[in-house]
Amino acid sequence: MDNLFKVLGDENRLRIINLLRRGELCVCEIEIILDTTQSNVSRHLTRLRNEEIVIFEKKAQWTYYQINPEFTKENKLLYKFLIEKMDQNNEFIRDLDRLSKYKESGLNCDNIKEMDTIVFT
Amino acid sequence: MDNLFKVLGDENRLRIINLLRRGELCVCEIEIILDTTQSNVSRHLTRLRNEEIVIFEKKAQWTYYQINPEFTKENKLLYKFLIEKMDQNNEFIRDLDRLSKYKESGLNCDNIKEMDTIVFT
DNA sequence: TGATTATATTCGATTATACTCATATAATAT
DNA sequence: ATATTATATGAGTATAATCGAATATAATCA
Repeated sequence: MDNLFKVLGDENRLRIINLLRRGELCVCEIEIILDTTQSNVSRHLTRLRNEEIVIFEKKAQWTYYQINPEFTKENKLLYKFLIEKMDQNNEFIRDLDRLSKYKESGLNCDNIKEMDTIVFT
Repeated sequence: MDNLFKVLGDENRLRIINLLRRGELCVCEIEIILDTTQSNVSRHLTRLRNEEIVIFEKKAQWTYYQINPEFTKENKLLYKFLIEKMDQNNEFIRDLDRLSKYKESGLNCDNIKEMDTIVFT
């Protein structure tokens, strides 16, 4: 159990979990929305994967991650707690807002790297 | 929120929380029941205190710790999750058993250091 | 008062974690 | 086939966490 909390005890990983609440995302999307490096995102996803908090699926050259349904099932109370607290926290709310802006922009993994940063303002 | 999980992400601290579910305990009692050093227990209690997961009360030369009622109130779902998982985990069950044995022994903070270890077998 | 005891804290060593940069791998596209 | 792209991983570094031993502090007791 301490391992589970260790994995949750990191801001970047919580931000990733928060984004994945809205559905699956690929690495490059998370990278842009959280404004961090590819290797950083990938590393955190690996830890979340090892703890079976997320699962992934490869589609073409992209890897899409989502919250592991088994995880939310096995840890209902914890997951509800996470949701509740994230919904009260401005940083997480802001990230979801950035996610919405990205979704509304019509961009996707194919052209996301050419995106104007103005999309988030 | 990541700070909260960081504090929970340690086996010794979870074991302490588990014991305190049964009511307040002083440092010397936790030390004996968890079979670790005084400085180790004290350090972990300080971290739990800083995160307001536990509160303490000084009585004579002893410091009694208990779970902060505010914590369980503000984090109901998380606390329920903790209880649920601890009740399913043999290590935590064993610690509670050691706690029971100590309570039944009639020992207390005054004479605990002279206790025969046989009390736990 | 002086000795003892409980607890917190400091110190130093060890280990773990997170991050960046660079590279390896695997899939796609030309 | 070659170039390009997405992702994962290795190496190196900086920061943080853990632990035991020793010390500081404060209360009790003789």
